[in-house]
Amino acid sequence: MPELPEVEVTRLSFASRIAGARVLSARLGKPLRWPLGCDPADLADRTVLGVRRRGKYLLVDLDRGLLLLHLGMSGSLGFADRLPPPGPHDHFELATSQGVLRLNDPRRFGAVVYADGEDAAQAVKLLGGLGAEPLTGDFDALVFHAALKSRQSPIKQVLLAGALVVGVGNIYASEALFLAGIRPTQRASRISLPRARKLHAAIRQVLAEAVRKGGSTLRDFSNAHGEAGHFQLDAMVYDRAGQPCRVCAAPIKRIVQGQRATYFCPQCQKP
DNA sequence: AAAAGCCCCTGGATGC
DNA sequence: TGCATCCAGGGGCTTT
Repeated sequence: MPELPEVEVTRLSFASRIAGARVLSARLGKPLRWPLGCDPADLADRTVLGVRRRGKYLLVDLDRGLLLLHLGMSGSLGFADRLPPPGPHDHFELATSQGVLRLNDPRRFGAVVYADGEDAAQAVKLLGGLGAEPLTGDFDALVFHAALKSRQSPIKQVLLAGALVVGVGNIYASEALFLAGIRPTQRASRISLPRARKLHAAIRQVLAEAVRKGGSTLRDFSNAHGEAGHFQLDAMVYDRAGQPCRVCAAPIKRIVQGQRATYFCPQCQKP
């Protein structure tokens, strides 16, 4: 579920409230994608310095080491002074002097990994290959276009891979390509500079807009206070197969690329 | 180096 | 009502 906007909305909803907190205890539920990498008891007495985001990862900085959090497909974080007793899908909990942080993740594709210093092997491995941050100056249209040149895959899959630009998941890839007027099946290497510029701007626009709207809540996403997002109400193409395009009224098409659904308007989006 | 497939796992919607 | 099938917002890993 969570793409960059949902992860960023989650971060914004609890980062300032947890900053400066002292860890009282940590608790694990069922196994997540990877082992925590330390004894949860060792986290006690550390201080939370702040929360950053890299792509779809959250980095909880401690006075010693950091926690790397990923929400996977079905994860969401909660943060509150008190939380109800843990349910069957609550798999990580960090009790602090300023509130309890809890990861709920039914499918358990998510992860919480402890790393001792940011260049710890595991963190480097996970964050090392990530592409540019789309909402910062790090994401450059010319560099983006040059990188597209070496990719023969359909542009939709290049966006999803995260090697050129991070944070664009299945919803926002379809949405950004619609905004840019580019067919998702278009070979990345054949996208001209003007169209690459358009796509670059579309990615930034759609992600920033989604953050402003609190993310997309398709089934179960909510921020750390349990509030839903409402970007999905504005989706131009995602999950709208057969419905009329909001611009030209042509029926939206659904295709499958790399085992994932892609939506586009056959009229507005040119190959 | 890049591309294509395969998994990890649970729950909700749909169809018989 | 019950059961089988398909689908879902991600992404690391292995194999071509």
